[in-house]
Amino acid sequence: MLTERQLLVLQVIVDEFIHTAQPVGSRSISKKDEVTFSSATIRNEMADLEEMGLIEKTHSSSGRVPSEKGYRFYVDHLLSPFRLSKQEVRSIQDAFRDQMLEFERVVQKSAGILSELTNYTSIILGPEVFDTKLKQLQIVPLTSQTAVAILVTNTGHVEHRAFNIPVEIEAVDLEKMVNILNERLSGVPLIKLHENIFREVGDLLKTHTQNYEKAFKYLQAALVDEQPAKLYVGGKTNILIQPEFKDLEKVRSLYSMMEKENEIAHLLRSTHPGLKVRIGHENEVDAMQDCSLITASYVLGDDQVGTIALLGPTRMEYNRVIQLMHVLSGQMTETFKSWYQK
Amino acid sequence: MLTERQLLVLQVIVDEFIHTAQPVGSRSISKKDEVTFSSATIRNEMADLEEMGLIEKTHSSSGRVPSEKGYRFYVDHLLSPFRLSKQEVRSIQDAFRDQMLEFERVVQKSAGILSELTNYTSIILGPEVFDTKLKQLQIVPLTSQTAVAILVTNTGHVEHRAFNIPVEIEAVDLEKMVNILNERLSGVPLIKLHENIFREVGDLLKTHTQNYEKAFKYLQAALVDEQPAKLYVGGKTNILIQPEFKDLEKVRSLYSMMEKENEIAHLLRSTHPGLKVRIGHENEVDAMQDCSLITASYVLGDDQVGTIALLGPTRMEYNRVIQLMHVLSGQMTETFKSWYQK
DNA sequence: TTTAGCACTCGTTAGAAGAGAGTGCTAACA
DNA sequence: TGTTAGCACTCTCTTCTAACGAGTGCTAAA
Repeated sequence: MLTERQLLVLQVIVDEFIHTAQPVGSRSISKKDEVTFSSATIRNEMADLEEMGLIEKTHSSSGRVPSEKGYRFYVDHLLSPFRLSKQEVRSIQDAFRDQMLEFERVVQKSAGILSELTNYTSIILGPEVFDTKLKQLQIVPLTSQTAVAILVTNTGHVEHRAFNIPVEIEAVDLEKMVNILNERLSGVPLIKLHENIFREVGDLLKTHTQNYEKAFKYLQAALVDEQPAKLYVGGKTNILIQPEFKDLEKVRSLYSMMEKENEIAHLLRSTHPGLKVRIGHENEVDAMQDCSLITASYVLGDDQVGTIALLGPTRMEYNRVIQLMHVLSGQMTETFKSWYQK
Repeated sequence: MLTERQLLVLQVIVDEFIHTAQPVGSRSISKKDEVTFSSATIRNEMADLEEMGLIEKTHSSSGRVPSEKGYRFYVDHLLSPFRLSKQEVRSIQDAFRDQMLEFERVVQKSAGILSELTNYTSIILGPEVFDTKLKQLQIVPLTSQTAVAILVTNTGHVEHRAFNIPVEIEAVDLEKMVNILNERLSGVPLIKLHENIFREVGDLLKTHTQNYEKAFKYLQAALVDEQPAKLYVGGKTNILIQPEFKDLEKVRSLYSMMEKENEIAHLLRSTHPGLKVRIGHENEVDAMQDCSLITASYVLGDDQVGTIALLGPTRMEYNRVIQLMHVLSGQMTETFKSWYQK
């Protein structure tokens, strides 16, 4: 168990290092107002803290730097009740002031704000697909051979896909098919579309349309494709500001990891609702082992949950950032709620 | 006018520098098989070339490096009839082999291939909007208060936008309106939608719907919004490989410029059809003054033109890259043509 | 006209010296 | 017994110097 004094020393070290990115020496700690004891005492305490694995040296005669364990402790026990400046809260609220009624817009803007306010990189992930339900299906013929299938969800999300119409299929049949599908499948969760589409409407369709098999196969392929998760990223270049990313190789590996949208989506999905902080090696991904990832969830509609995330160096302003994410995710949830409350 | 020998020397310098990124000395030139004269002779020629502004030194006793003017000359006059390896052509063709029938997919994949084959960053811009014509308009109600407006173009492009339905507007009216709009506006180029939507249908709508003014205002705002140009970017991290981007500040300014999609779109738009090379300061944008940008056009449908671009250091493999872009833009045009030929 | 030779330039690298920041330990102090 | 002043020691970082080498420009000879 840590003594009061050790807690204080650890707190000062982390706070200091977060702002300066430089190892913190005993003398600079003793100069702090809230510290009343001498640098020698602090050195003793630091030796203990180091033994416990909460801080480390960069070399034998350097100041101390928080270890990952140290950050973890800090996040778990030392977050002071931090108050966001009115300005910060305002700038979030202002952004939501003007009526935005498109999911994409809200999210895009949120990502922008978050990265701007923090100088880290923000990533927002849309709600999980299996909660979304089919609202309407639509086929728009383009030429005699091609058409666009459009799928609208109850969340206002629109998915579309162009496809080829095989010669042996009549446009009329397609139309019939769509009508039937609409009638039967409206309200079905997207993720169940794949099974339902067969079970429920197979027979019905067969009796009504010619060349059912083939037409259906096409339609299905066009619609029930795995939809790549949509990510909204803000402030990608902010990473480059951080001194820990002077090393181009690190930047490179981080950026190429961010290009793999699926992986990231998966990473963010796995979060339970609420706020979670992953520090350094707590992230499974190699490229992120010098980073911390903070995730929070927002609610869309009834019980669809999406994720907002913030990626920065382990030396992150946890205090402020966590508050910000609370406010933002709350604001997003609020906004979305107003869409559905009737 | 340059002598044969000067041409040869310049060519060797550029070729060499493109591969090594190191200043080229007279001795290393004289070692080349195709060079039959001594290093002293070369030094004389180099002095002349430098006087003409085609090459420069990095410091008083260094080897030579092509100047921008030198690259320009090289691109204009010294591109040897380069042959792509069969492998390269194959990998492009292979990618187009499987039937892709969605514009986005083809483009996305093309961008991927191009960046992979070149190790530079590829940017593809969709066709200009004003050539695209409205195919169908659709309104899908979500709740009593919200709906999604969907717009399909003749190219299979789908644009959508959620909007709020003011209480004083009836769903029936909206539907009527959409029907009328569809009837009258199908086939109208998108860019004219804004004017036509007023002129042609204003009167008609007034007589048929209640609360026309307001409903219409909403619909219009929902649809005729300036649509942000869609960019498809591949190999963003490739820039980081290039030795000229060891400087983080450069990387940063380049990346933040790439985040301004509108600017880039504008940049690429302004290209006349055909292939164009912009070297260093020939690019107006500040962040790109150490880069070369090669643009080529592809054709979609009747006469819609889109742009594919490649961004790399001025020290670019012009020869190979230009060939690649020819093949790729051709292949894209080919593919799109097959969609519309009936 | 071409080329061999040579002095000269300048960037790069390695090593040495010194400064500075910070530590651990010891001994004195309250 | 906990705290602190003092001091030797460690390690990094910066600066300076010297040596090296790649490459040039110029001169003179072939």
